[in-house]
Parts: sequence; C-alpha cells; structure tokens
Amino acid sequence: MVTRRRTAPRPSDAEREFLASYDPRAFPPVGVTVDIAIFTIRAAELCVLLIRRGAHPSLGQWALPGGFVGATEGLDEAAARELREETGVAADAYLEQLRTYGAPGRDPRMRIVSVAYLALVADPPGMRAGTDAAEARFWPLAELEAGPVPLAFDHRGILDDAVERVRSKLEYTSLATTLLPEPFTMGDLRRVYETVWGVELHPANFRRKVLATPGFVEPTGDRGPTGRGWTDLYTRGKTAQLHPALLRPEPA
Amino acid sequence: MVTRRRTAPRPSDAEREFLASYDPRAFPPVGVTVDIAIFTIRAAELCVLLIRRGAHPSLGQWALPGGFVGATEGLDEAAARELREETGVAADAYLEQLRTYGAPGRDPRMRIVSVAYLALVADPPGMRAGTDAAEARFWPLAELEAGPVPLAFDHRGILDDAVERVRSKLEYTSLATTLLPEPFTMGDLRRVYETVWGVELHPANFRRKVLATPGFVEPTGDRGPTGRGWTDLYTRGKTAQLHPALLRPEPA
DNA sequence: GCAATAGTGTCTCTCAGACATTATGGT
DNA sequence: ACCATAATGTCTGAGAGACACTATTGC
Repeated sequence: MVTRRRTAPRPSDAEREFLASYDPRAFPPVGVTVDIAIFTIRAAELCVLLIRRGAHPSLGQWALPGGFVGATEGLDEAAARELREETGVAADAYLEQLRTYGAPGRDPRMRIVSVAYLALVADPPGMRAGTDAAEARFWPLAELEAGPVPLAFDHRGILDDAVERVRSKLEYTSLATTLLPEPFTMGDLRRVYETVWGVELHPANFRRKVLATPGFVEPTGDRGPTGRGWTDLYTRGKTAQLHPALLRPEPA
Repeated sequence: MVTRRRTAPRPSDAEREFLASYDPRAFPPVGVTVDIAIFTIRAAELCVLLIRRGAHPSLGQWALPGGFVGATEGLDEAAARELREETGVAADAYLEQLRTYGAPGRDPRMRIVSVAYLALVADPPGMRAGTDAAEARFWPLAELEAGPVPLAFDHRGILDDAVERVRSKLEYTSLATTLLPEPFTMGDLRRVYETVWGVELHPANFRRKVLATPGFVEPTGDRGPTGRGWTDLYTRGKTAQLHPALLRPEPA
C-alpha cells in the first residue's frame, strides 16, 4: 500500500495509479469521443451542422457530428479529422476546444466522456447539392430554438454552450470573418454580427470601429456589387485578437 | 454494415458505435482523470497547489493534484471532491473546467485523457501547519517560472493555460474577491490584481472603478487597520460578471 | 517632521452611440 | 421619383488614465 500525503489513510489515487500501471483494465471502461458544433452563415442565418443518427441509441434523431478518438490520435487531431470528413473544409476553418461533458448517464450504453469542439467555416460549397437526402444538414439555429427538434444525448446543452461561446468570441476576436467567403463587404460582416448576436447595429458606427481595429480586415482595392449599389471589398486580416474589442450592446 | 451519410463507404462512426453497444471493450482502453490547478494569494504572491508524487511514473516530481474519475461520478463532481480532499475548502471556492488534455503520449502507462479544472480559494487556514512535511505545498508562481522545477507529465503546459485563464478572468468577473479572506480592504483587492497581472495600478483610479461597478464589493461599514492608518472594509458582492469590465493595461 | 497609505477631486483624451448628410444605382 | 444601402462627418456623454491635494497613523 502506498500513502501519498497528509494524514488520511484512505485508498489513495496513488494506489489506484500503481495498480493501473500493471492492469489498465483495473478501472471502469470509459469511451472518449469528440463532438463538433460546426457553424456557418447561410441565407443570413447562423446554422449548425447536424447528422441524423443511423444507429442506436437515439436512432433517427439529430446529433452533433462526432466519433470515437483513435488510439494514437490527439484530441485536436480527431476533431480536425471529423471536421474534414463532414465538410471537406480544413484550411480556412477555425477549430477550438469548447468543453468536456461527462455526466454518468449521458449515453445509455456506457460511460462516455465527450470532448466538444467548436468550428467556424464559410458555407462549404460542396455541401449544398452533394449531400444525399438530408442525412447531414445545416440547421438554422432559430429553427432549432423555436421548433421542438429533439437532439440526441445531451447535445442540446452542448449546442447552447457552443452558441454562447461563438457570441462572446465575436467580441474580442476576428472570427466573424471566418464565417464568410472571401471577399466580403462591410455589410456582409455587419450582418454576421447582427445574425449571431440577434441585434441591429448602426452601419456607420460599425464600419468606423472595424476600420479602426488594425488587422481586422484588409481592403482589396476592388469594389463589388451589393443590393443596390457598389461597395468596397475586404479580405480577412491577420490579427486574431481585436484591439479594441467590438463589444455587443447590452440588453439593458 | 451501416452507412451513415454522404457517398463514402468508409468505416463509419455509426458502425463503430453499433459494435460498441455490444462490446464496450471494442475500443482502446482510456483512463479519464481530473487535474486541478488550485490558486490562492499568500504573502502577496499568486500560488498554486502542487503535490509531490508518491508513485510511478514521475515519482518525486511535483504535479497538479488529481485522480481518476469514479465510475458513477460526474466530472465537476470529481473535481469538487479533489478540491475538498486537498484543501478542505468547498463553500467559498470557485471551480470551473479549464480544458481537456489528451495527447497520446502524455502518460507513459496508457492513454490518459485529463480534464483540467481551475480553482480559486482564499488561503486555507488549515493548510499552513496541518500539512505534514511538504507533500502538498502552495508554490509561488514566480518561483516556478524562474527556478527549474520539473513538473510531472504535461502539467507545466496545463499550469500555463490555467494562469492565463485566471489573468483574463479577473478582467470581467469578480473572482479576485474569492482569492481573499473576508473582510478585505481596497488595497488588498488592488494588490490581488497587481500580483496576478504583474503590473502596478493607480490606487485612486482602481478604487473609483471598483466602486463604480455595482455588486463587485459590499462595504461592511467597519474600518480596519492597514499598514499605517485605518481604512474601509469590504466583503464580496453578489455580481459574478463585471459591468463595466476592469481591463488590464496593455503591455504596449 | 517624515514616510506611507487611504480617500477625494479634477482635467484631458479616447471611444461608443446617435444622428445628419450625401452618393449610388435599382425599382 | 422613390427607396435601400453605402460612406462620411459631427455631436455628446461615459469612462480611463494621469495627477494634485488632504487626512491619518507609525516611525
């Protein structure tokens, strides 16, 4: 028996680790999966990619794409692989770890710990026609929040956390630009913020703040058509963090 | 064989999940642990609790406290248990999930996925004398960053992430108050910020901003002694998020 | 008296929000 | 002509940073 510290002679972690070093099956089996909330902007709506489950449990329900982490695969690596498999997009996408969910009963089969990721992509062109029959679909969030679409497992909660993360990330990073295909107009960028935050922004003030933030966007020099007239086009800047930040208006 | 979506007939997640539902041992064994970076302020220094390992691997090295997640235990629950076991503190402490680390080789024994947590506590009184012989110790971060103290596994990287999270959390939450025993003075609170951020703040401006943020601190009405004179005492306010935020000065 | 900290007041600069004005091009 | 959007400019108020001044207490 190995005691680790302090006074209590309880069955210590060290003991369990010691045993585990000789028998990796000494503790309860746990599956580790990666789930991704992949967001894009489509038709002025914030959308998330969901997959209709083709296996039990929750067969037929919609779920975040994901899967088990390979034996020799890192977590970020597994998430990047899932993202590539689902969307075909890898280069211009943004991917970050969101949070890990491991409530004991969240999967009825066995103990599953899911490392959730968050991805932002420009609307992938290959996914509009190439998708066969609604097995993978970008759902507008408004539709998910309004209609009673049941999500598998605890994916509803994961999705809520992911949306909140996206909303706050737009404040202090330039990630809004990764949701748009290049080049984009100032109005396009503003509509991303308005869509994600669910507010209306003053075009003049928005423009002023974006252009006052170095490295947020880069003017191409070209002009492109908009609804009525012509306007300047921009590409993504090099700065990830915004200084100063673009704070969302308080609901007060 | 079950095909899930799109065109590719690759070995799909659904298939693996289907198999797994009949044989939970069908995928590689993974251990899930919880590690906590527990911070406090002691002697005007930001300190983190480390444990000297009493088992292989990395025997004798310092590591973040942690352990395996119980079979019927949630992740937050496991972290709260660890925090309680290590410090005896539960009530006034702050605990949040930081990030999950799962690089394949991070533990030499087997695949270990570690869900890291972050805790902020007021210096626990029971830990100064009650601890026997340096098996658990609050280390000043300055000492860790300067001296070549090797940390077990990838805990150095986890600690770096945790410190950065604390630094940014102080900006827009009232968590600085959870690092102090109550009641505290305005100077105590300012020194928390100065210590964590590693900067000097103007006392007058700091005081004005803190008092202008509703719910940050509550005046007790009493006055207490300070280095030279007497000053107002405060307790923690009810607001978790600060409006407006208390931004740290830019290193520019 | 001197040093150190707490507390109050004031000035300036920056920035966000609100709004006015003009240009452009499609309906 | 009318409308929608883009683009530019102006005004005001809030807040941050810098600094001056006073009060209190230990040395």
